[in-house]
Amino acid sequence: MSSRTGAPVGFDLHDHSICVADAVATAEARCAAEGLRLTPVRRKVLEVLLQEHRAMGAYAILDILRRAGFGSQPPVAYRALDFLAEHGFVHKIERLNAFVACTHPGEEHSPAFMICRLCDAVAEAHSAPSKGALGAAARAAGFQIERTVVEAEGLCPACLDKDRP
Amino acid sequence: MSSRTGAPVGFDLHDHSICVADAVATAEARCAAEGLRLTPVRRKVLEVLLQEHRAMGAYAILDILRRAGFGSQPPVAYRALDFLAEHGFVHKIERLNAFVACTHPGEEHSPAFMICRLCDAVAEAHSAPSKGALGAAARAAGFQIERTVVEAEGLCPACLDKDRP
DNA sequence: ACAGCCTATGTGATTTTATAACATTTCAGG
DNA sequence: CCTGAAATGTTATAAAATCACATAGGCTGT
Repeated sequence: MSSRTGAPVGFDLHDHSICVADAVATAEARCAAEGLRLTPVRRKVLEVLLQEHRAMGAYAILDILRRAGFGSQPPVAYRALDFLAEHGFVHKIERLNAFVACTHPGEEHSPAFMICRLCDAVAEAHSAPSKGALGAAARAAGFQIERTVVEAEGLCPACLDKDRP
Repeated sequence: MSSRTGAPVGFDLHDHSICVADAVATAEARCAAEGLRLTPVRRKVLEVLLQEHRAMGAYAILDILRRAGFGSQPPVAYRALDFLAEHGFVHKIERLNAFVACTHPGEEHSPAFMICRLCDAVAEAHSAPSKGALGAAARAAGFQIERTVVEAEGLCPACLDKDRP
């Protein structure tokens, strides 16, 4: 019930069971196509992040893995997260030392995030690293951009309302 | 020997002793003007970051503080860094969990960084959060941006040369 | 001057986040 | 089946950040 393609998702309600299933299916398809292995742990981590639909720390994820019968030591979670992040299924939010499921799976993209400082909700948008001020500065300096971290912290619509009633 | 105003600084050589002295003087002036206290620890941390002119972790800074006769426990460094960051004298590089001295002291600005993945050099540029894709997405979503983290990872000019000789 | 208060510092302990190192298992390809 | 690479499990440790509480330093009003 939310995402028209291209619009930011994340600050509005929608039917999780559908988007989870969709996203897992998409991930499975891409892994099959590219010869990647979406193993049980990896799949579980992806499902958890899709289900929760918010940024989660590695240790919160690890708790869930433990209860689900997987290994209970940090590397279990970090390795799954590394795999998923490397292939674009999840993103790390540097500001929070936490992870979110990608809401634009499959597409090549440089993600940008909006993070609510009150409720920790996270919405993903797209950034265009090479355009704009940063791209210009990089070209001027002779710096070759490989990856960008773009995160905006502030208030989501819901918390804005609460803040000034 | 480097910064023409507005141009990115950081990937070229220049006379540190001058920029350190300048920047400390600027910080002192601003603190005096705004009733802030640039105490010995805070001043030392700022000097260290200006001197090194690269991103440093809190514990590396703490080592230096300890040797200089200041307290040796983490909060000493973190508190000084919090103060300096809050007032814009230094910035945190979220990607590295590290800190750099601001190269545009005094000016209101949303910093953007270019981080070399080989030599860890960091250059500061300016970003324009409200313009561009992110600003548009935020307006569309009703998200109010308060602060932005913009960090590009890649290769600095020097390491680009080394990479393909 | 000095009492009172606020800010800053010092210190010990702990929490949170992340990685190293190594043994064991799984699985695709020959 | 065998084999080697990739993935997992586990122990241990490193790195980053915060909590809690005691002490010291500096303003302010009297």
